[in-house]
Amino acid sequence: MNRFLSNATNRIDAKGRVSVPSMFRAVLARAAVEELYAWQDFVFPAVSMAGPEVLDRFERMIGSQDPFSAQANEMSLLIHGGGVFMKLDGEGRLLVTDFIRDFTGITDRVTFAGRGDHFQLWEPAAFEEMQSRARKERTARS
Amino acid sequence: MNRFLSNATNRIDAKGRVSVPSMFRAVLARAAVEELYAWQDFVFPAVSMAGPEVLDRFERMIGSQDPFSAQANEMSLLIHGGGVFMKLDGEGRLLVTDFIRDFTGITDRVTFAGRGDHFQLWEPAAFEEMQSRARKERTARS
DNA sequence: TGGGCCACCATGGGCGTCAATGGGAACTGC
DNA sequence: GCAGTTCCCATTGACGCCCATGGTGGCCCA
Repeated sequence: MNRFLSNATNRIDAKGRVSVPSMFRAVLARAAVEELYAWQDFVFPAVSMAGPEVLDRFERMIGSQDPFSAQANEMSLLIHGGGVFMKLDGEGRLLVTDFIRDFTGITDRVTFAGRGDHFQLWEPAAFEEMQSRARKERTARS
Repeated sequence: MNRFLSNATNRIDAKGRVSVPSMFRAVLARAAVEELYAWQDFVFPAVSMAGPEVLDRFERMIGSQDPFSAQANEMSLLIHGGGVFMKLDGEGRLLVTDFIRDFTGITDRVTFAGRGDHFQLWEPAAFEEMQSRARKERTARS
């Protein structure tokens, strides 16, 4: 499979590391991604990750806008100022930094959620709640 | 036959596996489906399964919206974050994971229900009740 | 038409492999 | 030197793959 799908919750160890689900690692390996670009989601309290090509996409989007517009300015602030590069260790784990903890509320467990072309890190309870809320709204609309 | 029809109830074994009815497996084999896309039904407490082309359909639905809108983000949360790929073992069984149990209430038996282009997994009693209720409502209208 | 044989399906369980997790030790920058 | 990291290696529990068995329904043949 070539996209990020489903969700899984893993534990953070004493050193602050957490295993990225093997399914997601397989997708990354297939795309030959070495370094992950991470940014804060624009809507939810979650940190997103993907290969560096999404950063290119974001930059092209900014480039297509008026460089002096407030919107382009804001987006650059989010994309560049709110983004970092991360690497996995030999076992496919990543360090849960304060960048991640502060924005998501994650403490000792992480829920990984696939999002198609990227995946996200959530505080488990927040993920549960957001998902059931989204489902409720969707049924209410139909 | 090329669509999912009728229903059957099978037992979950000690390892948490359950046989997919051979009738359904035949439909899958005819469509050359190797991997199943599973998602939580938007109305009933049931998990639906079908070939990956259903996911494509869902993604096209999202793709037609503004990719940065909250609504597209929410929908992706459901179909990507709330969807799973599952594989059958050599005997045509699938693992009944917590993803399925929590949402359906399934414990030791599963009712498989054909739904045309996909099929669903139900807790047997819940399926009985839903079906008889649907039947009652229908006769009340006619 | 009845009986028996056979094939297939649902189910059970063994075993090897791999992912998730834990922890030691070297390494590096402050 | 110390704290935060990175690179290994160990453990264990879950899952995938394989083979076995029993029961049932269908089919063939007498």
